Amino acid sequence: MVNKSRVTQTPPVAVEDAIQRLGRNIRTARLRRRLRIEDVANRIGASRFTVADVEKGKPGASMAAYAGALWALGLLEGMSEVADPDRDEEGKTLESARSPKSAPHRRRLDNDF
Amino acid sequence: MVNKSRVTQTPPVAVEDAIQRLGRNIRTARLRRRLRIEDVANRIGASRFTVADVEKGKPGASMAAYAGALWALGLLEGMSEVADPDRDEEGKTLESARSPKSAPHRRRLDNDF
DNA sequence: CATTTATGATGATTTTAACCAACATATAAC
DNA sequence: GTTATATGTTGGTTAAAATCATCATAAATG
Repeated sequence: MVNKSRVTQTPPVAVEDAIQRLGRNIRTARLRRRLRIEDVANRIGASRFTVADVEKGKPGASMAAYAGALWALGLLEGMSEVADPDRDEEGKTLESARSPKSAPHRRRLDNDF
Repeated sequence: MVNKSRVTQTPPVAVEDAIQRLGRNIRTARLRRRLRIEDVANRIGASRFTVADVEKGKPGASMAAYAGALWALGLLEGMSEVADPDRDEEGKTLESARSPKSAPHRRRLDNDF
């Protein structure tokens, strides 16, 4: 790359830990279902190496690889709830307590793109 | 790549939808906190382009980029709960109803690597 | 309206993800 | 113990991710 991708190469520990835990969870779910890494790989159109990387919690693997693995195991639903605006109490509070001044946004204050 | 990465290039619709929803959720959370794309990018050591891709729900962006964005917004916790073995009722059922025969695994039936 | 600010879009460049072959190893089955 | 199976490891290849510069555009501000 032209420059460094710090997130992907050396993520914050919390980020690294969370991804690794997700990978372990995926592995556990796969073993419980008695599927081989290759089975999951075939279902999503990836190689066994990529799925193995996902289970290892490799930060640089694509989001699609992780989500695909979850999908192959019937566990994709949980992902949609992550950062769910309805459950983001912090964000809701900040939005309601909005001061009159506002920095320039592209489309109003909220996202309605 | 040597060959096609179907998951990353053309994921199953359910996967694509889930990722896009996650991206929208991240965007909503960021706007509520009145942060710029560049703010999030700086916090995780990425360019504004990568964070923009995340908010667009680009499947090929790295897991670290997504997790990093969540982390920058204080929303990483939710990710660890995805595919939580304790909540994987399907998996737990399959494991308890295990037949005597078993295909070769690397480390027992469970993952304890 | 002019200015400033945040983001979108495009194209080029560099690094790296995804892939594969081949071999190693650990477990299960025979 | 031998064979078969599933996964780990390594090195090398290629396509794509991540980056950046630049310009375009939309919205808040003065």
